[in-house]
Amino acid sequence: MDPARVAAARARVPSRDDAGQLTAALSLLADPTRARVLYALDLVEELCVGDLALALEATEDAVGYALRLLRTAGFVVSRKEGRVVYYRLADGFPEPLREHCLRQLLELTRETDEDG
Amino acid sequence: MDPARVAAARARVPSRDDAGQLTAALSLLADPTRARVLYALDLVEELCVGDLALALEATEDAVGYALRLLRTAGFVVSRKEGRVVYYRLADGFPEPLREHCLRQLLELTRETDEDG
DNA sequence: TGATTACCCGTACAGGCACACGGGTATGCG
DNA sequence: CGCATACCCGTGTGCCTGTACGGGTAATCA
Repeated sequence: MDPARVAAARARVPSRDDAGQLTAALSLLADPTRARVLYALDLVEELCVGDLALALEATEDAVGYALRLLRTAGFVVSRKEGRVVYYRLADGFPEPLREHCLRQLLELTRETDEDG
Repeated sequence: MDPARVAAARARVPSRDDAGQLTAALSLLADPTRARVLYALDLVEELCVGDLALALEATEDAVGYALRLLRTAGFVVSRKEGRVVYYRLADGFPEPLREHCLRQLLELTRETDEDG
């Protein structure tokens, strides 16, 4: 219908593969448990699995699973002290995610009084 | 183990419900098709369904489904001209998402030469 | 008016995800 | 050395999500 626009968009839009990598990263944030884990670690710097479960009122299974994915993705790192494993945000944790996505979006949800 | 930290985190971490709303919004970006739809609309301002499918090299079904969700969420709006329906980003499309999440994360994927 | 186009909707189905469960390992204590 | 704790891992299951398929509606063209 409008080949010019189609070509323009087609040339500049990321490939489905690149978009896949991008959305894979976003998907890690797009889960209540994982998002709250990241929030918690952003707040108190360091927490062990058990305390994290208490703070989020979630099961250790859920938290453990969340940490596993975040760890695999390199978003969090673990420090083992005795039998306790402490987690914190990785040094290389993407600042844009931390600053803009998490915090900005948190305010967005506040503004959204909807849906009246 | 560390009740103080647990209490501190517990008090400030968003509820699972609030986190759910937040992650629901993020989930809309966390899909290759939807993300590319938004990219395309960010680039050329306005596109109809068929052209969008061509630009993304996706089926109309996939694009139609993506647009349905984006539309329901209020991220895109439609303008009907004859039999053709043109879509564009909603005026109220969250700028932080547009500016920071989409564009910033796009650059992130570029930096990530991994996984050598 | 009849046929075709562009799009929407309901249904069906495959695939993945988050979580629960059971077992295993390493650490600390007596 | 033997037991308990804190955590990790493999497996199984219910749920949700994304897409393909078929039919339907509104609008253009002859």
